[in-house]
Amino acid sequence: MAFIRQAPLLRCLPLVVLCVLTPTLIQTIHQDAMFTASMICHYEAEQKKADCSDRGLDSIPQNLPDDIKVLDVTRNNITFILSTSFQRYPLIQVLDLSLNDIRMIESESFYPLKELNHLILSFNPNLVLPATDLFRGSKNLSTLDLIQCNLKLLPNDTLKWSPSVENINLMINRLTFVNMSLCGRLSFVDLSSNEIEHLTAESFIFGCQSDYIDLSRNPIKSVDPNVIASLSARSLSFGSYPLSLEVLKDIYSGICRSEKVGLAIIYSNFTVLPLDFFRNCSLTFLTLSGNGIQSLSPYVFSNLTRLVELHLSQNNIVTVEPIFFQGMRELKVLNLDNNKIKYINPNSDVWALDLNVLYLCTNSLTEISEFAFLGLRNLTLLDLRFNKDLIVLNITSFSELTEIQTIDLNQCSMSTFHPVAPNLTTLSMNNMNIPSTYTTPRIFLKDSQGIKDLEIRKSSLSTADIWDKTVNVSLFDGLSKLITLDLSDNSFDIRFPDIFPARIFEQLAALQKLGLETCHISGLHPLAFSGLESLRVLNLRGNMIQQLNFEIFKMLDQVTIINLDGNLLTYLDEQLFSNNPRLTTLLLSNNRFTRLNQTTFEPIKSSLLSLDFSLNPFSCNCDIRWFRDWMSGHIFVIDEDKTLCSLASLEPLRGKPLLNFDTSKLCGLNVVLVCLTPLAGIIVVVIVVVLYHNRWQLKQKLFLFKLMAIGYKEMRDARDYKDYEFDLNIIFYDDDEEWVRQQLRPALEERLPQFQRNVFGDQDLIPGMHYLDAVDYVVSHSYKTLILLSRAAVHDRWFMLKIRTAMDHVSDTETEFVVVVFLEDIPDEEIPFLARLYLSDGRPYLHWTEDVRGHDFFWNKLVKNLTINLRTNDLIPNE
DNA sequence: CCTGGTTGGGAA
Repeated sequence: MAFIRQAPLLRCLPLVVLCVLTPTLIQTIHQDAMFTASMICHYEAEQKKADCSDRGLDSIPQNLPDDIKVLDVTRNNITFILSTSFQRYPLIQVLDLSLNDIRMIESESFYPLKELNHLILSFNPNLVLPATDLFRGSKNLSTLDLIQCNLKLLPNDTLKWSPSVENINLMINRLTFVNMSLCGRLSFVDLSSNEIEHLTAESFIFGCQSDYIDLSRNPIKSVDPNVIASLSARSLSFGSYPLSLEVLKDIYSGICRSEKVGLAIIYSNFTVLPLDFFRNCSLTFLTLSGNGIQSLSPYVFSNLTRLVELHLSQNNIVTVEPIFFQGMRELKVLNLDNNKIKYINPNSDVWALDLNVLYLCTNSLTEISEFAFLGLRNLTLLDLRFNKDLIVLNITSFSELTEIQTIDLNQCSMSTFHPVAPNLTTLSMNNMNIPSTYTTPRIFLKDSQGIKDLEIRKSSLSTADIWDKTVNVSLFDGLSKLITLDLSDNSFDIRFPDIFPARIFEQLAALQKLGLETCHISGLHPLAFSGLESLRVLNLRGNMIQQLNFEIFKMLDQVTIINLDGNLLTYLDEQLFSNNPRLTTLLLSNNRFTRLNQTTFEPIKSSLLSLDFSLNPFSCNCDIRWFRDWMSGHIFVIDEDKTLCSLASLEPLRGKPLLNFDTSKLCGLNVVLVCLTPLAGIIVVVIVVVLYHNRWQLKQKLFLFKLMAIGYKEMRDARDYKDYEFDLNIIFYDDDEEWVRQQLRPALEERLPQFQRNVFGDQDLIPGMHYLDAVDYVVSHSYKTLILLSRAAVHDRWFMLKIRTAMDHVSDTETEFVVVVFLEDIPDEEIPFLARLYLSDGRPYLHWTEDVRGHDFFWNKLVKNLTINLRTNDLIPNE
């Protein structure tokens, strides 16, 4: 009964509440799902990237932010991609689906992804691509990775809709044939490690414009030269599989029927190059690496007249003669790395080549004669690294290597080297295996003075090799263009520890970087670095330096980095860095410092950015509190966790990081500081009180001082006498009327004839007006008011009332229109308050004198006072 | 394409 009586609205209430709540509820659930998804997938908001890799997912998560650009779902258990999978994420650009087991992709799956640029489907071992239109919506597809998917078939129209794909990687699949006729541009196609046996019109259809096709690691058994010729690719690569000579000939034949520029046949057991193999061809790049070629024949490459680069690395060539390359007019780069070359140009023939770069590294050369490179006048780079038995390289003026810029002799065994190479800029002789029996200098650079970069690391150099003490000549003399010099890992002064030569680098005015790392240096002459006026970086790491002379770095005013890690230093002189204003990095880790001198670092405190003092046995006590405070400032402390306090430190600090040193806590309060602080406080208070007490006087003095220094500007009233009803209003006591008549009137008539509308005393006041009103009226309507004071006048109350009226008006108008004239001396005690006030405010007044000689002066001054009206300036003190 | 030196590798 109760229900029946309820109002209809009330009865529907639960329903209404449900209706209101449901969307909210759904939203909440949705948000929870989002939250869960973002827990599962790591979302990087900045890149709009969702990382869902390795999350055990079996489908594409649908609860990610819908504006993601990158979606990574690698290493999951996804087996299918549906047309709805990516509908929520139309902005995806990069999609990584690798390492799943995708077996089925609905052909419309990627349609929503209009922005798709990079798709990775690699390592889905059972992948089957839909037969048509998979990338119909993917106009921007640039990279498609399909590595190791056991693909047997790539649908022909896979790339039909993507006009400019950069890369398609199909390596490690099971393709036996290729049918890619429907595509536009395609820069790089990797078909390596497939099962393609026949490059014939039936099984290899490829119509894409491409730069490079890699067909290596395919068991190619037959090749139709016409198929090769018709490929629209600039460069082809074959190999990593033994190919028959027949196949190789057909490949080459096809290449030469087209305009292809590059061919690589690598690791194909192409051991013998038949003399007639390289028939006339427009090829530009040829690589025949790793084929076990043992020898070359005269003229074998002669038909390759347009070849620019020839790579013959990783073969077994023993002898190199110019005649092999006869006629290669365009050849610029010849790579003979990793062969067994023992002889180069043994007959001293002339190379008829215009070679720029010659790689000969990792061979078996022992001696190279001065005529070995005869004719290679434009050779700029000669790489001879890893010829471990190379002991003789003669580059003389007969060698004609006039353009040589870079010579690399790392890991050789040169016992002597004296290049005559005026354009040599880079010389590397690292890790040279030099016999230790030599005691005289074996390297001479005086005929290669253009060197900019010289490296002789770890080459058993001794002091004698770089400094001839009999004639005081350095190996580096004359190298005025040298910018970097690396002499690290040599043993300069094991036998002569105290005499690292003084002027060894003196002529290296351009040197910016000097490496002397681990050179067994135990002492440096104070002038060791003299002349290094451009040096930026000095590396002395890992030596045995115990002391540094206070002038050692004095010449290095450009130096920014000094590395002294791993030496035996205990002390740094106060003057050490006094001339290194650009020093930013100072590395002194692993030395023997127990304490440091604050003064030492004053000159570089403002320039220094980072500092390494780790692995030093610091005695952390109150002496180095400044250092600890400095370290905790703006400077970057390298390895601060290894900057520790030694056992000789204050008890709680032993073995702890120096930065844990709480100086204020452990060093207590300084006695002097304790005494001085309250004293200073008291002094401050006293000064403040005194200053406050005398603030007005001080202000006044300050103001006067200011006036004295800069003066002040007078402000005139803009109005002149014509703007007023009266020109002059003269207020005087009746007794003084005679003076007015006899002195004032005639003087005014004479000196101020323009003042005609004057009010002389009470008799000229406006008739009929109340007396005081009349006084006020005249005062406020006169250009000037003249008040004549006398002893009698100041005692008259009416007179003083008139003065007051005038004064008030001065205040009101802030105009200096009142002039007071003392007609006689008035004793101080008789001067009324108002008059005193007037005078103390610095208002204009004059003093009448009976002396006739003073009259002229008086009238002149009066006239001047009566003809200008200044604004009152109460700031200006009385004179 | 890329590098490196034992020799094709690359992506699992």
